[in-house]
Amino acid sequence: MPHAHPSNSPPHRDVASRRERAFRALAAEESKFVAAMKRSHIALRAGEPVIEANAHISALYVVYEGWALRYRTLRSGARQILDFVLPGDWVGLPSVFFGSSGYSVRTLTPVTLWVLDPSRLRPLLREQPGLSWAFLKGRIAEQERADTRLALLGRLGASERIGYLLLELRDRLRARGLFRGQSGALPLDRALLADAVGLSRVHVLRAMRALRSRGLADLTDRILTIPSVRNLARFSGYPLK
Amino acid sequence: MPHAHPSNSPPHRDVASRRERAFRALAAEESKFVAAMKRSHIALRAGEPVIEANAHISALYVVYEGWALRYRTLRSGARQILDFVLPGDWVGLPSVFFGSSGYSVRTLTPVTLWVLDPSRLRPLLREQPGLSWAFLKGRIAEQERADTRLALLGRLGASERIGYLLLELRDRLRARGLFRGQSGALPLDRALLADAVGLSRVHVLRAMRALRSRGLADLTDRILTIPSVRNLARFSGYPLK
DNA sequence: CGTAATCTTGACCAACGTCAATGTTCGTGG
DNA sequence: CCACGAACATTGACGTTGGTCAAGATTACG
Repeated sequence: MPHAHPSNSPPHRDVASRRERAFRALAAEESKFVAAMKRSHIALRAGEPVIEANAHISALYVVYEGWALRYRTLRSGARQILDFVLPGDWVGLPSVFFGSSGYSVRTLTPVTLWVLDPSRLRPLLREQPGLSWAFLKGRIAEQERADTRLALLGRLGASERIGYLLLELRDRLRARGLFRGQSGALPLDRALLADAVGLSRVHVLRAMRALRSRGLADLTDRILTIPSVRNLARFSGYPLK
Repeated sequence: MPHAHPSNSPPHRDVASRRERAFRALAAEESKFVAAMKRSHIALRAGEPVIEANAHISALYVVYEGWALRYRTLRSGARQILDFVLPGDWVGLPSVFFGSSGYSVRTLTPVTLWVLDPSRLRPLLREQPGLSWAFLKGRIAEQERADTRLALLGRLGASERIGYLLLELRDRLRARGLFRGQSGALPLDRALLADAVGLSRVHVLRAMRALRSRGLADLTDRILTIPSVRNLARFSGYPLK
């Protein structure tokens, strides 16, 4: 439940075209869907909560711009990042079906959200059955990515996990036009990487040092550089299309 | 691609009623859906492949009876079990949307599959939009379980992972009427548990010995006994409803 | 019976976590 | 412009968890 500045005005014009493009790159097929449910925008600053795990609230958003985290906090206090949420990604679907979701989401950068009306999802699926195909397809693709992350944590070593994660992020950003060439900005620190790949902060450092010394990847000052995608992919078992 | 005995006859009468009940317990809302796509039955023996990762084939099944494994094999040869597939579960959805799936599936016990016509999925969603809601709900629920497994591998120790997995299996079996009281049969050996929770075979043994000596769980001769679900749940962080 | 899996155990080793100390960066207020 | 503190980055020493290897015990099955 974002306690933030609701707004009905679209984002500023000057940067809108670039952003629009980035957003549409992914959501092309779902955009009609989203438009029909859209209620307003919300602008959030970095580090704000979006939804809380197990809260009995139905809320549905699509990220328009910015990065967010989807994570769980365990009894022990440890945090597992389930996914990085990028423009075009949905937030809150489980809460529409089950009244709450098992994950929390918080912003990592300033984020603009589209606020959707959860109660419209069901009628929309009924009225516009053609859209449900694209929607389902998106959910299935997400499941495949979840499978990948599971195999990663279960069966790969530290450096390989990180290498894989970085490549996946690179590709997701490229699909949105947010990453070109060898390097680009990622708003990630060590703690985040650690909680995403299931390692300690310190060990992430060691693994990244190993990657850097082999010339495979470098993440310094929030700038990711991958000199050779081929090499890093080979090293970490990442499939190249 | 099961090279197996196709059959148009329904499963034998003598045990059918018990099986039907078990199956319907879960798939109640999806059963109309399945019925409309169903083409035939296939009976497979234990250990047979159902679908192969990255094979360019669209195939769609629902498990009617028996256990199967959904897994990935990594470059190193290591295997990560993504999920245990139980009666009522779908197999092959990604292949319908993307032409192939990233996971393989093979049977663990003798299995009866319903063979569905993949090409009917899209028109069915269009013609019977009411069904897509239940279907989507099932996919979202699966995603939540995937999130749980990820947090498990990323942030819990060996005994807790195993305890959690056993409780989850118990609950899934109970929902299908396949597990009652304190103990029940699971067709699992150590190697399977190990590949499911991301540990070595030997270490699974150690962790299970720890669980047994604390009186939390025992899996001997393929019979699982959980003296106190409360205790094991508390130990492994499993949420009780 | 005999062969092959699987289970079990112990000894040892590698990967990863924890802790603590020392930079370094960066924002804040004087 | 500087001083200060907070948060994050980096490193080393050391402890723990889990992996590997090998051998013997047990079971399954022909």
